[in-house]
Amino acid sequence: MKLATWNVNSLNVRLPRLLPWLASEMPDVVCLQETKLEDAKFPHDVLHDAGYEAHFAGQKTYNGVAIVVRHGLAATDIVRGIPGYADTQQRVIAATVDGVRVMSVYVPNGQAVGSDKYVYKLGWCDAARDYFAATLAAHADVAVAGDFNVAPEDRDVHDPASWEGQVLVSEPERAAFRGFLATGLVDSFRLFDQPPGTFSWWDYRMLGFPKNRGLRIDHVLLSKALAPRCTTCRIDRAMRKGEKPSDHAPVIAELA
DNA sequence: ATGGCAATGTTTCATTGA
Repeated sequence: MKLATWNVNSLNVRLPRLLPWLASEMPDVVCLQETKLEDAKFPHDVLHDAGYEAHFAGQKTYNGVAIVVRHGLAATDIVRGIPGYADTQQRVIAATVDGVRVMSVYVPNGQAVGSDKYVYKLGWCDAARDYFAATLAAHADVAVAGDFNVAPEDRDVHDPASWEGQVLVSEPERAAFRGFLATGLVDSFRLFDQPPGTFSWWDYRMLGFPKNRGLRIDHVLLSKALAPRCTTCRIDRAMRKGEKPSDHAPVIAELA
């Protein structure tokens, strides 16, 4: 199974990038974040014609997640949101695909350390951690893929000194990310040797991408039963180039 | 070489993202 995650920063705008990428990369499952579409406007017909079935949880303007599955594979037991956690923001959808419990997650950005949004982020991560733990208790094979809005370590940051203490790298956020791992998840990217300076997000401003001033904040986490099946994990940096790129690049993991 | 903010709606600016 080839499993990818991509924060598209508006599915509407990114469809002309997504469709040829699906055709060339041919992933089996794609977790999308920041679709920014209410469900009535989700382009499921277009994706269907492209050979994929989409399951989604969206809202107007902000957030929105989806799990897109190649025809021939069934997605079952769709669950939207975090059960038992009241949240007006659409940030999680889960489905079982080919025996793997797949979760597409969009962790809150947090805006600035100490802000209301930062407090919301940390509280959301607590609820998500409990949800991941419950999912791991019920399923051996789990993949949690998405935009975590946390760079786990300094090597995931282009310039750790300039980012120290800032949102996306602050210690409470990194502790929350370690809390995800502590439930029994593994960062698939770090199962393999990776080139230094590999990131998944670059600011649109200030020549962020040309200067490779990026962060690795998009991740594919695998349960310990599933991790040994992972043969590769890479970030598709080429998708940050060209016409109207998202500010995020896809992360692609392959499972034998 | 890459590209010098982008997307949305509240729309000609404010808000949010990271």
